[in-house]
Amino acid sequence: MARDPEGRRLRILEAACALIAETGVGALTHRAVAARAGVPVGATTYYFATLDELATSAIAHAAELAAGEARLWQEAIAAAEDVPATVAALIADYLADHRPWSLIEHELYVAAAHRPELRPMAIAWSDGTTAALSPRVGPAAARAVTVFLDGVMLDALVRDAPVDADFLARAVAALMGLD
Amino acid sequence: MARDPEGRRLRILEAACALIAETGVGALTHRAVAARAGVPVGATTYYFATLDELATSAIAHAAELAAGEARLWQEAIAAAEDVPATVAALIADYLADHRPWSLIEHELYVAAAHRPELRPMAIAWSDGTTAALSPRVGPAAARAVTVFLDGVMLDALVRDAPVDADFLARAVAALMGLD
DNA sequence: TATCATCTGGGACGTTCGTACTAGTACAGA
DNA sequence: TCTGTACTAGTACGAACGTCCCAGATGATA
Repeated sequence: MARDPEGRRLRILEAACALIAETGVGALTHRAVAARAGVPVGATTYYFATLDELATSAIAHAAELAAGEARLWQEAIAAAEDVPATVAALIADYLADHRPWSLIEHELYVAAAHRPELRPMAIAWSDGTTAALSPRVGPAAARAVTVFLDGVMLDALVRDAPVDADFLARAVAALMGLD
Repeated sequence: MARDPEGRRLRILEAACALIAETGVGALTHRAVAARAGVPVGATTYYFATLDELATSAIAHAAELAAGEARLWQEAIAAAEDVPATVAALIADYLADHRPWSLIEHELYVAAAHRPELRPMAIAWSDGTTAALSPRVGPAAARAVTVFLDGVMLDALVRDAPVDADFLARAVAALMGLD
């Protein structure tokens, strides 16, 4: 096989992310990841010494991508005329285009509840959203909106339904008055 | 051993609930539940044919207890003078006294995202909160507050910190204006 | 008291898992 | 060109798992 260590590592991470989104972090196995990435089992243990490290690295990989997205949000919100409507649109798009990220985010949240070593990563993910909002809506409101949006995403995952953008915009607008 | 089939079944369910809260539904095993409940492995498979059935039954058991709690909430909110403050107090108490329920609730939400057969239970759990709120705040606001509170609980689990009751009351008050 | 379905306690089987290991291959630097 | 490190591919092994099974104990019913 053609040599491409970095690419291989990345393929393994992406396979792991896809599996976490599909079946949950608890169902992750070396073999499933290897099969998904199209590499032998030995490859996943070569690049990630333990299953735990593989899972954590995969979540960190997703968190990095999401952090990039959060920076785009910050720009969009900073430039927005109608902040609530913009936020609502961003969330709707996020859930439509990046459902796996959202799934991994909540897998991370729940896993962090009983695995303290994951908490910094979970808190950082959450804080990314707050940071995107803060410049326009004040710190307390930004926190409230962040928490609300996490609830919205969780609700959307459970109900597997698109969010109501108007409802969302009105709720965000209401929370923005907090500061 | 003294005969008490119903008690035994309940002990197994409670052990399973405790384990789900502690380590997540993905880490549940017949053997761990049996050890926790103080019964042989055969007992858990006797009362619950498959591990899946055991996990689902345990979540359903927790959901039932939570539904009872939701009815108490409804009464408390119906009788409240200051609804936002009451809701904030209820949530704070809930997180302090019933952290396991809250953990199981979110385990359920995330599991429901990739296991459609769990969705009715997850939706019912969420709707319980909405129903407790609806009589006092309109339907849209009740939904918004429910979603917000789920976000708050998730955030509290991740940060392992008590919620700020004042912040919470103000956010709830803001969302109550939605209808 | 005799009977029988229900429940108990524990062990057995086959599968899947994490991880370690080995032999071979490719490529960068001497 | 030679050499050693980094990587590949596949196998092996012990542990833990879900589930099945059965011999014995129990208690309601006849």
